[in-house]
Amino acid sequence: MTSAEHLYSKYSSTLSSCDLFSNLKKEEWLDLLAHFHEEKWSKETCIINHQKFLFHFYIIASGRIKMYNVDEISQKEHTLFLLKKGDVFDLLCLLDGIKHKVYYECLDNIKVLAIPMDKLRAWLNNNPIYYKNFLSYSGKIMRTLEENVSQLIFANISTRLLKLLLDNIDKKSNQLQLINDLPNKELAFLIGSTRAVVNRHLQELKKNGSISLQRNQVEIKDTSLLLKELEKQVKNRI
Amino acid sequence: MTSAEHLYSKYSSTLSSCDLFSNLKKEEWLDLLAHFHEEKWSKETCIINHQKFLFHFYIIASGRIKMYNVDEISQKEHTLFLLKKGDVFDLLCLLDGIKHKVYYECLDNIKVLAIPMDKLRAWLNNNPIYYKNFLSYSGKIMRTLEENVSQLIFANISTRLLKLLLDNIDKKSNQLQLINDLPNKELAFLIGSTRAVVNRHLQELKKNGSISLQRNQVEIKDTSLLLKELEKQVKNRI
DNA sequence: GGTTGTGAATGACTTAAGTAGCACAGAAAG
DNA sequence: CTTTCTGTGCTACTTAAGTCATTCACAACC
Repeated sequence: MTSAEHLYSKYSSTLSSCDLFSNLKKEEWLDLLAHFHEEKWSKETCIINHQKFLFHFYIIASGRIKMYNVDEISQKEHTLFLLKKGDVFDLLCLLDGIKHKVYYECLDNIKVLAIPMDKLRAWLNNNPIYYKNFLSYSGKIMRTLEENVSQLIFANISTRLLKLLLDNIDKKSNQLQLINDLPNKELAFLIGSTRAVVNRHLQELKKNGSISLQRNQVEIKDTSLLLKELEKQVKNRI
Repeated sequence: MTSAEHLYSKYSSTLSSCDLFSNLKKEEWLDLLAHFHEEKWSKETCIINHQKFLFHFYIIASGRIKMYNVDEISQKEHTLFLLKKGDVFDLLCLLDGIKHKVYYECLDNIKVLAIPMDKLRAWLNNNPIYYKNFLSYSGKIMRTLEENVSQLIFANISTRLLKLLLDNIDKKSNQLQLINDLPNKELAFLIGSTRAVVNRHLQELKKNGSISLQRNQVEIKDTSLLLKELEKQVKNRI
């Protein structure tokens, strides 16, 4: 079994969940996977060297990585994206080869598939039809970013927090996914606020019975109540 | 002279300033321009029909168009981008063919070059190497959007206004470009604020002598003073 | 000419959100 | 076991920014 075949069978679910390479046939994957290797990064690893991402491109196989920004002056943090299985980085470095001034931190123990940038670029040049996938993926990210900008301008913290919770409720379990075990501080960074303010709003939600709180844990008690709160917020905006 | 040749000679400066199609040879342009036609839109034209951009793709030949968002509830506006000569729209519709919920308004009398979406997509499919241009252009926009998000979270209105002014000062004339004839309200929409607040900050800048104000006009008096103000803001952020 | 409308300037008021501080609980570490 | 550390809950305070209302100046228009 070649290394590519090994990776293909081991990470098939990751590869199929990866929008960026959707519709690749097995032979094409094997061709591409020949250049990949796996890496493990342990929880709380921080990658603050922007240069690193000029040389390798990564696909997350398991665990969460936050991509964040730090204000040089105030040292405030803001989480741009919470990356999970099937997500890739750093797309901006791939596209134009220019340093991307963001930081990465592993929220869990991580497995990634790594490929040298030049190999991936060469592969794309040989298979330019796959640029199309990359374009529609970029489009998706742009839509997300635009949506974020709008939220920041139009919505207050309370609304942004409610949306964060509602957007991350798993339809099946009716509980939070992806963000369910984060401390208040991390929730705050996701919506561009601070721990104290987020906690203030969470206490309100707890008081009306829509959530319950434990250390590093927000439990959803009543989704419909959360939706009602969101509507209340919306009305206040008029 | 074919229609393509006519457009090529008439709009050569626009075409060469268009990043999305950089490095096209004359023959390639003529090939592509065969599908283009020109349109004129008069000042203050609003395009609120999101569907329109599913069918045609536009390159601005002259004048400014603002791409903006309106909060459905509060009716507040936010200007996402001020498009000018050489800019294109709507990229997101091109990439994934999904409606893009933004509005457009002509700030001047406009000339655009228009091409049916399907023709452009077909051209790209026949010349997939040009996907690359589109990708690096998308990258540029993503960087801008990310930068905007950071600004919104880390910087206050005063800082954002100062940056808006400083970023739009023409190096040669030392005066504002692109935004020089906008009323306070439009400046406010560019930084996600309101007329009254922007005016308050502009009055401060006027008081310290860095700018002077007239109806629909901000005149730069002293760039170094503006920079000093910006530094003051930065210090306050610590 | 007068009327209307838009944009600017200004002051008073309200409020959400950021800030600072502290006490407490439980987890982690020794 | 004790100590240390992290996350939470809560209070009091500050402030930037949004809101509202009014006056003024000037441009556009009839």
